[in-house]
Amino acid sequence: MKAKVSARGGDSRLGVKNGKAEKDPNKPKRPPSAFFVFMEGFRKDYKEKHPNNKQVSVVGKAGGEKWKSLTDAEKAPFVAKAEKLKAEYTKKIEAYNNPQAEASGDSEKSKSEVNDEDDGSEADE
DNA sequence: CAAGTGATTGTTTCG
DNA sequence: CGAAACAATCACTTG
Repeated sequence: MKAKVSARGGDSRLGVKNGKAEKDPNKPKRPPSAFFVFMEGFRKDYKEKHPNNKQVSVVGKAGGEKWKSLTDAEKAPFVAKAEKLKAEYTKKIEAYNNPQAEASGDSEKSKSEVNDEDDGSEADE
């Protein structure tokens, strides 16, 4: 039974796509929630355990159930990741609202082009 | 052949 | 405050 209170079911998406959907190439997509981040790895692991069942729906159910089984501490790393993604998303939104918010003047992106991964990407451990 | 659906929860966003 | 919508993903289903 689908306990969906909302209309997320199948028709909502189609209903939205009525007529013309102007897609803004600049418009960033929403950041994946902690659940999706968790699922990214979960799906991969699930494939190994269930190479016969690859359907997302199946993994989704298993993942959802497992997800609820996790505690905040376990979800912490996922939430932290999602939080960071959200922060970047907000920045992109700003860029979307202000596409011309660049530092005028010298833009000689000379040195910082090759490698600028500051902001410790791996700062969690 | 191509597009749509189904299923999961979380974040997003408007009224 | 709340509800509707959408985010990834991929076998399956239908046109």
